[in-house]
Amino acid sequence: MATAEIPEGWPATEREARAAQDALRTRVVRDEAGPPPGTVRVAGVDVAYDDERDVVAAAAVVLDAATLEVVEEATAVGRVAFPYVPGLLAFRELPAVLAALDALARPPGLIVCDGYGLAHPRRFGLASHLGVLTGLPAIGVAKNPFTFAHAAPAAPRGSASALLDGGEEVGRALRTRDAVKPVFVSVGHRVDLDNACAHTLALTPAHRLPETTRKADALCRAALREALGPPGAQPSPRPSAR
DNA sequence: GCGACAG
DNA sequence: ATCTTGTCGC
Repeated sequence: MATAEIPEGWPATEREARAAQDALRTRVVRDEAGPPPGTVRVAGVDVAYDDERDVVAAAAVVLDAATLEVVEEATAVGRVAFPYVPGLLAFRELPAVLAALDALARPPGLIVCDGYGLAHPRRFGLASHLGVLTGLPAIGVAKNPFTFAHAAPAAPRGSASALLDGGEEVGRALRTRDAVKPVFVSVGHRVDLDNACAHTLALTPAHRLPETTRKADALCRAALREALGPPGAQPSPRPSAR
């Protein structure tokens, strides 16, 4: 597994982080439809933490467009780069995620994030940020509506309703399983909302969450366990001068 | 000022 | 995110 370093100049305060978002948000591309489902290799990324020991593990799992079979995997471990602050999640997760993506032999054609893209207080969530930094098409599929409003979609899989911030549609509540709580899809970079939803449906043949995030979730947890070592292992063996 | 708040 | 046991269901 790769090692994730915190980049030079990475924001250390909330103020710096918000300024970085305001500077980078202008680079988001929203006028591309993006690759149609089934045409590109899709990567799922996710991160697991042990804040006590200051360890973070990220995983990138690439699936074949048509079969959803895993074609490549990579992980990266490092130190936690930022505390969890709603609206600033990207600063906590991205260094490790970028290291895992860099460890792949070839870049994917689409990245699916566990979280939001456009649906964000400053319209620059995790998926937008990762898309801009990598230049790759990216979407966000979140498990919760965050602070946004939405009407319940109809019961059948495929039904959707607008995810709203005031009167602005920032994403969609999309039902991926009949009568099961919807997921919350938003655009990241170089993909439009209809296509982001189409990809999400293509990635959910059997479960509420996309296969990409399910696989990435399992892999980053395993990587974290491995990095922490067996329970009861000594922290950092101190060299004793005697 | 208070509460809510992706992961 | 993470802490946590069993349990109901496909």
